[in-house]
Amino acid sequence: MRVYNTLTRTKEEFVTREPGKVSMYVCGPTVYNHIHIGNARTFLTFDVIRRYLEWKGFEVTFVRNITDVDDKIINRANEEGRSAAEVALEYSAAFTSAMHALGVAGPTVEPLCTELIPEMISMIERLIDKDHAYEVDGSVYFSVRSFPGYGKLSGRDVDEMRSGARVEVDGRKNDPLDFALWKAAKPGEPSWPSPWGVGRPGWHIECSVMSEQELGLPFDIHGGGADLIFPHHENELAQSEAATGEPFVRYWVHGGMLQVNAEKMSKSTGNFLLLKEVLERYDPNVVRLLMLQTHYRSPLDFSDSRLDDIIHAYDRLTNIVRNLKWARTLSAQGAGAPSEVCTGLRLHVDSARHKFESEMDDDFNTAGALAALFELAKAANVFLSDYQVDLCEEDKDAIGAAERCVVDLLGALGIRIAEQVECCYPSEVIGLARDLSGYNGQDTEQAIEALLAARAAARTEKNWAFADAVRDGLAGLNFQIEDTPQGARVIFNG
RNA sequence: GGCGACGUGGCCAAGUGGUAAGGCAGAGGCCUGCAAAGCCUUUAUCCCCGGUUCGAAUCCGGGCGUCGCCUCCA
Repeated sequence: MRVYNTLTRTKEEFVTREPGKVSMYVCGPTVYNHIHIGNARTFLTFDVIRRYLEWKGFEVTFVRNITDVDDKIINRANEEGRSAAEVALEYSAAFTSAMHALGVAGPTVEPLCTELIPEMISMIERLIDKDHAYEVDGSVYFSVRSFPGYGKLSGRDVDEMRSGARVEVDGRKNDPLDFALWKAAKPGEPSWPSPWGVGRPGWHIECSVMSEQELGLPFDIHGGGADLIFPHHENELAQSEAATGEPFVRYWVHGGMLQVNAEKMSKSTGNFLLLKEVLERYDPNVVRLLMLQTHYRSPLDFSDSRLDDIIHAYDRLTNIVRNLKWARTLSAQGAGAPSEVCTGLRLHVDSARHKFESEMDDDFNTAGALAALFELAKAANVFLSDYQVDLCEEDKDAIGAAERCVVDLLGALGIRIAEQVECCYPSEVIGLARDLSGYNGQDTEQAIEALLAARAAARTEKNWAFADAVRDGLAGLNFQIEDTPQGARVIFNG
């Protein structure tokens, strides 16, 4: 298995710290607003990586923090005249439910910054003791030039960085490149006591501490969006390695940026699309499928028109599972000798598995993995359309294997196939059956069967008007009729 | 100004040395009473120029174009 490591800019063989186990940390949200679709892409990327590693049999410890103290939270709180804690609480709850809605599995551990302040203070003390940090007026700064490796993650040369070119230089720092580990509190801000007076931790130190606390060093995968490479991850790396003298992370993994309608998403310009807005209009599986059709490190342009296209691709996947399931329930009528095509289907199942796994093993190539799935879907559809009428038991076994394979592989990507849902309009269906077929019971399923029987009879008599009345009536209740060689079946599209 | 990425059929997108996966859309056909689902056929030599090589979308050089990071940002 190979994974692209931002630090070395190459795909490396993936060797974990402990055999069979993976420790991974992903920078979670700063909870000052609902997350946008770009955030969602990153979390979805690492959800898929995590799921795939588990699918491979790794025991994964997945840590994703919540940054619940930060300038942006404080600003928002001030604007709205409430406490920072209140803002943080509201949006961390919103984050949790948005992740749930997207189908992103919860982390093994989800630490809050505010729960680990003492540990942050002690790490800052360690850095001061080792002359990697210094205190000025109640704030503590990391001395960038004291750490020789600074710049190795983002590929920057300390001497060439034009710091201060766009931000006002803080005159209290020894060097413009230095960054805050601890910020002295301004009046009204959330703060904690420290050896340097009341204040709060800087952004970068939080992740250094939370990851080390939960995973120990060096842990296997550190993930985040590509925009975090500099300065956030560069700074984390510097702090952690300066403090411990040990390597911080084995594999740095970064997801590509997402644009909306071909324009950069930016919080400062207000051009961003909230995840929850997207999920109000589209199935989370469709959103996921769209994102997985592009490699996680590539830029991705997100738009409604692309989402609309992907709906059809997702339908193709749900249809193949539905069609296989249907075929599996048919009675076996064939003579018992499996057809050559049946053997072929089994071969397709095997090769789809192999292709899927080798694509995913190659730096999580989800687009290639999906191609394997679509190829299997095609093979299965060919099989069904050729042999649906005359199945033997072995054919049905092959169909079952294909169905399990598709569901299993989709599951490794976190894509769920919609289950047949309960009918939402039982009384309307029964009413329709009463009107059209004379059904007088109270059972929805029986009502549908009565309607299908009436329609079948009408079709034999070529009474198309009546047959269509049944179909249209059911369609009005979200039931879709499909005619097959074995008779009609109904699908409820909630 | 510095660093980096990318440019593959109508759209999206895999593929990093051996003669172009997959999805969507289009066209024609099959199945169907009509539909739906599905099947079959059909659409590219990979931005341009030069080079390396028996052979390049894939490596090197140059050009053009797009984008990102360097500032809060996933």
